[in-house]
Amino acid sequence: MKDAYFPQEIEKKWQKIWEEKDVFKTPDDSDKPKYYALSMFPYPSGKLHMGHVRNYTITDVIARFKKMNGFNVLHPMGWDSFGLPAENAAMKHGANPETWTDENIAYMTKQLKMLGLSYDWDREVTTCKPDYYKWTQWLFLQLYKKGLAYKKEAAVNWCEECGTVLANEQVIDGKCWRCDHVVEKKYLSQWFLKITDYAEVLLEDLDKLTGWGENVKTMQANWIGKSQGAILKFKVVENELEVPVYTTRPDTVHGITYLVVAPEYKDIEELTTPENKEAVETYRANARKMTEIERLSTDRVKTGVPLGTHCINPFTGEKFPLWTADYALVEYGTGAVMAVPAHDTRDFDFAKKYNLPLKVVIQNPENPSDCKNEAYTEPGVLINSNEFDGMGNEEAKKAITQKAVDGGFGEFKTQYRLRDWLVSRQRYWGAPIPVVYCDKCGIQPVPEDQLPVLLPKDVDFSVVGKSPITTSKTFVNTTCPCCGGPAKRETDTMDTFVCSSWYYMRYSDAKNDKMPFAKDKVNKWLPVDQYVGGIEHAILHLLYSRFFTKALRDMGLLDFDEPFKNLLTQGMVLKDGSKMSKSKGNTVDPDEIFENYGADTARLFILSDSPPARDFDWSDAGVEGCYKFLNRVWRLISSNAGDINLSYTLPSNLRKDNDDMLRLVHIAIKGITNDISNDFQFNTVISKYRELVNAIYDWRGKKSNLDDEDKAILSFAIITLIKLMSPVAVHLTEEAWHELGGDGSIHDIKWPDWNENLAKASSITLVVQINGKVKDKIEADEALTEEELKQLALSSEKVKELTEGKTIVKTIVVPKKLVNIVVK
RNA sequence: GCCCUGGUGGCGGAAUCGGUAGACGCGUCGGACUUAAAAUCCGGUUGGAGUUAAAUCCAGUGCCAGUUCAAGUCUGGCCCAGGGCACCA
Repeated sequence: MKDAYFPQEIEKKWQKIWEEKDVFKTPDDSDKPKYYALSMFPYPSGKLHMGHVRNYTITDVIARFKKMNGFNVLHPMGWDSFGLPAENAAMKHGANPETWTDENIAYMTKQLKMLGLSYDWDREVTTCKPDYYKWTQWLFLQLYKKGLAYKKEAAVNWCEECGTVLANEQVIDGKCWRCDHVVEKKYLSQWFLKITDYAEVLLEDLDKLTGWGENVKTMQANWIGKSQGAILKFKVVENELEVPVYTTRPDTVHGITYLVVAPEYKDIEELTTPENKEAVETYRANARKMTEIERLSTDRVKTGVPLGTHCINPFTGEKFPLWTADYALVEYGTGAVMAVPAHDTRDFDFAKKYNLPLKVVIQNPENPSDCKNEAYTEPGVLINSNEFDGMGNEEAKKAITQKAVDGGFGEFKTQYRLRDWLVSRQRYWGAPIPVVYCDKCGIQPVPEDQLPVLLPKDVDFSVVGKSPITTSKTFVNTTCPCCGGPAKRETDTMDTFVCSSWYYMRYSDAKNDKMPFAKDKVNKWLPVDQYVGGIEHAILHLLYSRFFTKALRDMGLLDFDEPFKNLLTQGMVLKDGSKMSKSKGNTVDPDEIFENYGADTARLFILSDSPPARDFDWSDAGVEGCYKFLNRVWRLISSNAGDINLSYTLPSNLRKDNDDMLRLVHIAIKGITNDISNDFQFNTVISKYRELVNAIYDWRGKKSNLDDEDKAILSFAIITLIKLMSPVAVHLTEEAWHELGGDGSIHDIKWPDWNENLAKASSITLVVQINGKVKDKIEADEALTEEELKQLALSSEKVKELTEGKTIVKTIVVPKKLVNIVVK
């Protein structure tokens, strides 16, 4: 074995051997229990960044650990390869997005292999390849048949920069999630997936996800936004119309003083009197022009105009005016709001501004308020509410809604904020939506035997203001599958999140050309046992995937109802306290790290300083420290190689120093195993590697010549160290294993066991406290009884001195650990 | 405003059950080896008091209370930071 550690040399060597021997292939048929470890697949943007390195290293260590513990592990990788950057790059360089994507995939694949990741590449999935998007299209058609995919004219989010519409989930603070451009409203006919059908079950099943962090579950619950309330209907005085409102506060119904409809409310024109028409039209035109940001800004002063018409409150017979104001949202509830200024802060602000009246109907009996200065929104007791006076407001919600139900002017209603998922994109580089439009037959799904609908190659990427796909001469014109007459293809492609909503299923049966996946295979491998990825997908990808899973289950394509059993959301990789980004110039190139230190150092370091879920601050000194540590490990092995024998036999009665060493190894096995099993605390795992290495050095430093017993202990310690480190330092340990004469691969070895009796020191340190403060520490035999421990503590010189002249009130003995003497 | 997460040395962070606070590392200081440097090895490193040196003592896990023989850990009330949601009726 060489004296010095040359990572680049041994890493290249082993990567080649592993690839040739196909060691990471996962068989479908195995007696072992299955384990599915998955990283969120990357967008092939060009090069790996440190966030990828962290993500894939975490999952790789988990996969290897599980494999060593007797599982048949599925650990695949693929490419989320449709999307705008490829198209933008194509426009810029006049190339084809496919070429750009293929080149990036090739480069990044090379990098992944350099990192020593244990992927089964035979299961690779690439979403932009026809053998994959054929099945994305097929799944879309199944959703269409089930009524879960539909087309409608709607106000949609439009990003001018990207030249396409966006899903609600992709609008962050009124801006595009990708380019930060301000999002506008447009009215377009677009394809939607009916995720709202699953709102309730998506919310309910969050409880089943015990392996998910509370933060992600809360974010999803908030996004789904369930609320319980009532629909109340109000008759219009001036005509026959009715205005229904959704409210969570039916208890305040006697306090209504006006009613607001959204500027886009469907009946608004009929609700406007001729005298008010002009003002209302102007107001609506302004609202239309406003961006999402302007409109949703909470510090904006509320505005509105009266419509001139009135409604009757069926509970009081009172007549109140109708207004339109943009604080009412057409997409939520009924698009109309009953306004109770005394008990709602928004209504209060609006009423103040326009001098609308205010009526108090809920009071805190202890501390009544007239609501002149602010709305009273806390619980209370009803007043000015006829037969409901004196009732608690929670009880009144039910009673009042019931009265509306009985009277035929209302109903109980559960409302969700979740909207349907807009999946149309006016872009080229995506899976074409497989439908055609026929003048005679209308919307026609493409027959399944005609899939995939291939992306055309004859497109002009230099066009502005429309999707490049529309420039194809061969794509658009087709024949109707129904009547055979001329028809036009849908030119919209699917949101890439559709592709990524099922890729983890495809890995179970990646080469199937008859189906997206065979049912028995998907049921065998799924759900994913451990999913690892960034928190930025807390809503988007994870919610869509949950929806897909449930929809596909209801179609009978699979038998589970949640895709990801355990979710680890890894923290960001920072440099100097802020997120690595090209614009800040604080990125670290993985290639440079591989070249200068090797992949094992990169893997060790990225796991070392922070627990996986927390942000990780990259430091050059830290990398250096990990590199030095691996050198130290290497020297420990190489300098002792001559004394290490793989077939050592440990004698049963060891000398004290050897017994202590033996115990330290068992303590390390136990600690490391538990740290990995318990939330993958790799940072403490690595601390324990260091402790063990330090201990072996210490032990070795005290010996000049080794006898047989010493050699056996040394062999046990070092071989165990190699096994324990093998999931992290994958190349170094493999090389060492072979240099020491090991057969096969270290990565096929069984994970070491520990003996509970040996995984602790041979004696205990008894902590002696007086009044809860540590005063002495005594080495003691662990077999001592409580009484003996007590006597031992009392016999301490220190204790005698400090208790002199005082009364011992009480003595607490914690077996094997501590004695606390309480004195006065 | 609502929700989630977190707050421990100069820094990253340890600390199954309430039982030795600060593991391990980074940084730093000192020493060994060397003509010298690098590399490597050994040792110190929460703050304060104390001492030639030690022993030793006191304080200490965001703040204030509480429970307990014993609190970083449990309870109540706050403060701060990060993230998410937000005119959702």
